[in-house]
Amino acid sequence: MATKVKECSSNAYNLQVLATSCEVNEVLEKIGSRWKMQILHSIAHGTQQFSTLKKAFPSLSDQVLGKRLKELVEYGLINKAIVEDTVPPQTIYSATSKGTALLSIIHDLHMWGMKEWD
Amino acid sequence: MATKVKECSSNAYNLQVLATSCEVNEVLEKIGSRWKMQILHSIAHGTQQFSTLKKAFPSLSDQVLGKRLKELVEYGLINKAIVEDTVPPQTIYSATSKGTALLSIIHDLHMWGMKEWD
DNA sequence: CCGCATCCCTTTGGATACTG
DNA sequence: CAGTATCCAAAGGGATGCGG
Repeated sequence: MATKVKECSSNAYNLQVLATSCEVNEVLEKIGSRWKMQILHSIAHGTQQFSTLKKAFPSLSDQVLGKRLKELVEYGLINKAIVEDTVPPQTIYSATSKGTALLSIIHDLHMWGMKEWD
Repeated sequence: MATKVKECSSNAYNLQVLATSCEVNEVLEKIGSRWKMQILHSIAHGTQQFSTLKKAFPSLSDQVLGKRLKELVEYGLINKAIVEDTVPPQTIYSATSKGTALLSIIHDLHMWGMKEWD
């Protein structure tokens, strides 16, 4: 959004370098929240219900899960669909193409991390 | 380190998926701290002194900068060299190959973010 | 020039409990 | 089953000021 103020410096320095390094923060802050990428990953791999996600991450609390799901939907990384013709109605989450594209980069990051740190 | 306890779930679920999604967090938490990637990026592009980094990011305080630099050194992403034969002695930071490799992934992430969000 | 110590404030994540 | 409301503890980041 053009309205968002980016409070990075500029001052007669290498603008190109700074502009680039500035925006990285925004991306990292958006995807870096705890559990977010794991949740996205799990959804993309078939864990698509609230309850199953809870089981998958026992140390993750309900409201954090709810919060993350909401953010992921807002960012357009996952879709939320409600299946009405079951009792009770089910909510199904699925990764969007945007989410899948992000995951492939996150996967590279993960591979790098494992190679360097494990 | 093998001593680090990974408190992710497992329980008869898809172990492969969970193991993968678990470790992503560690990587993200290591590199996701505010300013860290920007600092790494700036160092890799020639801003290699404490004072010039400060000028590059006016809204970044000294002790956060110091902390980040320390972490980056600990992770082996940058090197710290002290030039003794100048007065006063200079401290020069430079990116390691490990740091450069990480930056290329971060760059992809940045490109993705700009494409999707800006 | 290169940082660290201290204090403080904001943000984030989690526990408990309750609804449609 | 799928969440939300409220409260709380912990961590992270920043301001100020000082030392090597």
